[in-house]
Amino acid sequence: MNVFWTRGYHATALPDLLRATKLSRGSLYAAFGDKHSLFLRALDRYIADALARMDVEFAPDREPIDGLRAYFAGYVERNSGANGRRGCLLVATAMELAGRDADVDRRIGSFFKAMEGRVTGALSRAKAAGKLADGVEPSSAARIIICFVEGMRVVGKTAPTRIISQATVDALLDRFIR
Amino acid sequence: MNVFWTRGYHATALPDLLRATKLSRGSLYAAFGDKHSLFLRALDRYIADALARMDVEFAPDREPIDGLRAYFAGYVERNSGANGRRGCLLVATAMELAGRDADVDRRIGSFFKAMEGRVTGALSRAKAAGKLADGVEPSSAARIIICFVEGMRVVGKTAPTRIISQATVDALLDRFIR
DNA sequence: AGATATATAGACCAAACGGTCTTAAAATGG
DNA sequence: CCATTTTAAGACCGTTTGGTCTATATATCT
Repeated sequence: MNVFWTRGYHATALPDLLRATKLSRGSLYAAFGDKHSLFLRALDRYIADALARMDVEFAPDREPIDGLRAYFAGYVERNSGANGRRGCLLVATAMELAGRDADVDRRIGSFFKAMEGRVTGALSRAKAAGKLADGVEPSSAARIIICFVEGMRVVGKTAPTRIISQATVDALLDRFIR
Repeated sequence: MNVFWTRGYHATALPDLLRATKLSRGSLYAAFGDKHSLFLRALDRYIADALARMDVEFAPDREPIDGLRAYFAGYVERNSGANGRRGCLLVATAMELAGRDADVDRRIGSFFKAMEGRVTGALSRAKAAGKLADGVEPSSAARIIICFVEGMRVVGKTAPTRIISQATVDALLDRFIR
């Protein structure tokens, strides 16, 4: 996963994977099939990690606004310095492979859907608690937020400063909460 | 440019470029040097086109809010249907090559800076004209908007419907204008 | 028309690609 | 301690990669 993450799918060669897994060529093929299958498994793990993180952040017994803040804080962290420069496997994969690889399409599409559902849920609970600014509609606000955080991952590839990222997410949240 | 745009840098092979340019191998190398130089020229054109478009949208004699609407409308258009699935050469390049290619780094970085400057300018003029909502600060709002539109290009790779994109940009703009 | 410059097609190159297979070494089980 | 299975190392395969070079054809110019 780490190799695909830092290099991208096409730029990752078999020797890179052998070095990272400390496996021989034969063992790697016996264990994972081909490069494409291995990549899919790496992507699945990346997605599972991300969803698990969000399930903690947006846990139903938590204040939804706090959850949103934690969610944003995670993106600030992942977007700063070396983390930022490394980028996001999911975004990189979407740009590199989506539309040309049906297996990837399904995964990317369902991930964004899952994320949208979770953010919408948190915003709905916040709205029910009267914490949202006037006129904010949970589902469209969720779509805004998702585009925003994924865009951070793009911009963060070249301009990763924590202070600015933090200020930017704060300014966005300010537009949505009361 | 079109070939790199639809396939990405690594996935583009010499024969693809020969077919697209209708040049022979020798002629292509005589004209452009190597693959990397040709890619840089393609990227430069893509960036120049984008900046030229923004110079029209954010022309100083135009209502800044109208400019912003036109700017968003362009992203909705580029993000819908086949255009959306095709994606954005700049975003794809940022994810694929930034951090590993100094020539690319410079171009991506300066593009985002240029875009941020233009959006900030439009927002400042809007603020001066009293058209911005209370508490909206042009420079941080510009950073939000840039992350948002670049994120659209990512999400749009798999979920490109015009109606939703339009509704989402409208909802975002609503948070910023009076 | 004839000399010169330019562009073409494509043979050719070494290196690297993803993937398979054989052989030897290391664990493992009774 | 021997027989069996599992693992490792790496030779090997055909294909494709980015890049060069030569021979031929096509313009161009006086």
